[in-house]
Amino acid sequence: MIEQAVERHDVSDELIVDGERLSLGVAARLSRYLQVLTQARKMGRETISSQELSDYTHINPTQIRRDLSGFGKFGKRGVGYNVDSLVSEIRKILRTAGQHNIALFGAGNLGLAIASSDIFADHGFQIVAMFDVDPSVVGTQVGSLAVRDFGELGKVVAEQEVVVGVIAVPATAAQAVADRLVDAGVKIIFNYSEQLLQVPPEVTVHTSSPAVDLLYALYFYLT
Amino acid sequence: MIEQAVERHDVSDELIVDGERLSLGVAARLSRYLQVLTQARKMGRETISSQELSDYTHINPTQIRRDLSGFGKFGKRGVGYNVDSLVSEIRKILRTAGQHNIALFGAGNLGLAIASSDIFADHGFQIVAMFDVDPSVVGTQVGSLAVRDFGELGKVVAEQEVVVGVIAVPATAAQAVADRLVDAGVKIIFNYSEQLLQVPPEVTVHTSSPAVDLLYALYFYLT
DNA sequence: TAGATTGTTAATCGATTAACAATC
DNA sequence: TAGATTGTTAATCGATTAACAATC
Repeated sequence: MIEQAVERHDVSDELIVDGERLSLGVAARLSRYLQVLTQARKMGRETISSQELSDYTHINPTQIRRDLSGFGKFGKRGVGYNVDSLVSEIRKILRTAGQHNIALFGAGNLGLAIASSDIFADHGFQIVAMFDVDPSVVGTQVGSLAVRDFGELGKVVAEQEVVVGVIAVPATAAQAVADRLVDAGVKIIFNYSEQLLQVPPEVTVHTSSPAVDLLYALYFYLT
Repeated sequence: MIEQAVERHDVSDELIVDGERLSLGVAARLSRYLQVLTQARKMGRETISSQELSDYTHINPTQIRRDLSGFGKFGKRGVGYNVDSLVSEIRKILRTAGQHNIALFGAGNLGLAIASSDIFADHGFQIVAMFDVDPSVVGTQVGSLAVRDFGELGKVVAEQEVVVGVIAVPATAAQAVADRLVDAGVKIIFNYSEQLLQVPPEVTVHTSSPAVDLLYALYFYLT
């Protein structure tokens, strides 16, 4: 009780020093807090408690406080966290305060749904190009973007500094798009198709699988 | 080395006995394996190794073998796991071998994209009803389903034994749909809008947040 | 046999939780 | 002051990883 941890320097006490990479778990959780905070701000919320963050993220409130307190004392006891300032603190920690350009593949229902959503824009991702193979769709306007032909992929990626490729094409066409993205030097692929994509190890694929979450939710409902 | 664990019965050795609930983590991981296996089967794969499952799920191969070996010896050394039989084993473990009915709200781009996807059907979820508020859309045919008016929600949920409500409406309309689902007794809500939904504690909300994964991927790309 | 991959152990690391003093 | 909620500790639990014998 009296023993002071002045000299001690456990790794587990290090928390996150500048220049150190966050652990996978911490980065994932901070991203989720940011998502909720961004939406809470839209809804006009000024403060939020760790309990409320927990309700929305299903992450334990103690862990949320712990994650945040590793970087500073952002909260106010008895009140909670200021939404605005916590958004900017987390953005600083995740170093995603800037703008990043993404390209969207597929101008079908899913592609159009993504293009018209705020979800990427809210987090600093700007869709700078949209592609499709269908000649009857190429050239049409979607919001402020003209749908382009796949042939322009390499040029657009280079000119617009695209860092993420979002695949919203049918499963049968997804691997071909991924191959082209890899050739163009894109290192992050976001896959909304069901296709299992083959890519070199330096490229990260994130496959969005809503049915997985559903299976999981159902298990706890049934048992 | 010689010591045999005959009498020992650590909790950590219990693994999962019948009738016991899986831990959150195990259930989530098994669901992900199932997603990959289902797709691998579609692609005509007969066997798959823990290493390949790891490539697709980003889950450590040792942990995959560990998770599976808790329920039986499903693999063949030097070969891997039989895709077909592993799919049925995991379905048994997750008790999701049956069919479950879901209702879809919103017949916009996102709703249409979901309705035309195989992803839910592949895992035994059947979309039995589709709803929209727009009178010009109500009554139109989407695949084998007629778009219905929200007023029929309660009746349809009861008659068709709907266990999951999928929300694919604009953020501003999402809470109203959630309220109606709660009134109708639905306990699992799948939220594709950005809205933070308020529901009673016995209802589970899963919000799909693609931008979260993107932030997370970007962090490791930038650092 | 040779190569590959499982099943399993053991050691470590990180997540989870309860509890509570500090303090707004 | 009274109530609420953070920041932090300590204890436990589960995840991660390396390693390797077993065996297909």
